[in-house]
Amino acid sequence: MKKGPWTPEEDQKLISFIQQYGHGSWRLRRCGKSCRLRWTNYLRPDIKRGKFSLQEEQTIIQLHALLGNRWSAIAAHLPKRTDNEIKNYWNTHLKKRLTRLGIDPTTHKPKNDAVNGNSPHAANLSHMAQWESARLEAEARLAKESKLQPGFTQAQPLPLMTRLVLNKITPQPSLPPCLDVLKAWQNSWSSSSSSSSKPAKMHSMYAMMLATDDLESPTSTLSFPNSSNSNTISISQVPLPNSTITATAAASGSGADDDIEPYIMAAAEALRSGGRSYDDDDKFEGLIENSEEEEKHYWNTLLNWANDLPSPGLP
DNA sequence: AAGCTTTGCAACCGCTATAGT
DNA sequence: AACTATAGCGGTTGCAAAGCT
Repeated sequence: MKKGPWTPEEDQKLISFIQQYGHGSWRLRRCGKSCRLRWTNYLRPDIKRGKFSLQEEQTIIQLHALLGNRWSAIAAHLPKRTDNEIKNYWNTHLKKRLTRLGIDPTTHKPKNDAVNGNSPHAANLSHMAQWESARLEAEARLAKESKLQPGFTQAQPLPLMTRLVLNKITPQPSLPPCLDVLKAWQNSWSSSSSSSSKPAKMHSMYAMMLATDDLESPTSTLSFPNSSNSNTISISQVPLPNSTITATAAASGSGADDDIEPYIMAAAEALRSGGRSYDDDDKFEGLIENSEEEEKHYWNTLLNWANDLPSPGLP
């Protein structure tokens, strides 16, 4: 059985074969597995090749923070990108970039004490830590929902948050579901000294997740059986994690969910539209290439958009 | 220009899950 | 129930191209 790189002739042969017989049968002189992979990762007509956009990069990083190395799950939220391509891009580009910024690409947490405010990048790293908190909260909340709602049904394909967590995060066998992430979440809140700013930062990180293009897709709807008016709600209406709401209430004396959402959406909107066009790849290519300073600027700008918004719990 | 090193990515490998017999 | 084939996944490897000395 032949191995190694595919020749153009073989590609053509494979394409012709698929055009004639579909992609259910992988019988050429190559092994079936190799043919299938070549098709799914390279020849398929609906594959987008070439440089990743800023939006795609953000999405990958955010999803990696949520899912870890679950490349197929990540790829499901990046239209026309394959898991293999995303995996390669992470390993060769994004991982290095995060490392250079002092972020552990595995845990998405700062690598040193810079969070305490002594380093020039303290704010940046602090944001990343908050991001991680949001991640843990999302995991906990959605996993909890999946547990509490056995009759959970979906009217449409589940979007980002739900699919990521409900379908992909496996409960730890030795612990009750969610206990570990809830504990981590609790620690992340209790260990910080500035309680009054927590809700705003939390909302900002949540908003960053909401701001991804993927969440704006037509399929970005959630459905819950006990939703009041309709069992399908838009992603912009996804409620904040309960503990976030509680923390906000504790800080502000108000517990209404309605107080929170405008700030989330404002932050999301600011990220989407403010200052730069994420669709214009050429415009910003230079920003994210080569220069460490430019990279820091890129990240700081992005993250500060979220942090500069007012605290919902404060006057 | 030549040789060496690094980078990027397609392809492979090994494993698990699932479907069919 | 046991076996086989296939699909899917994530980690790793190998090699061509680019970069560097």
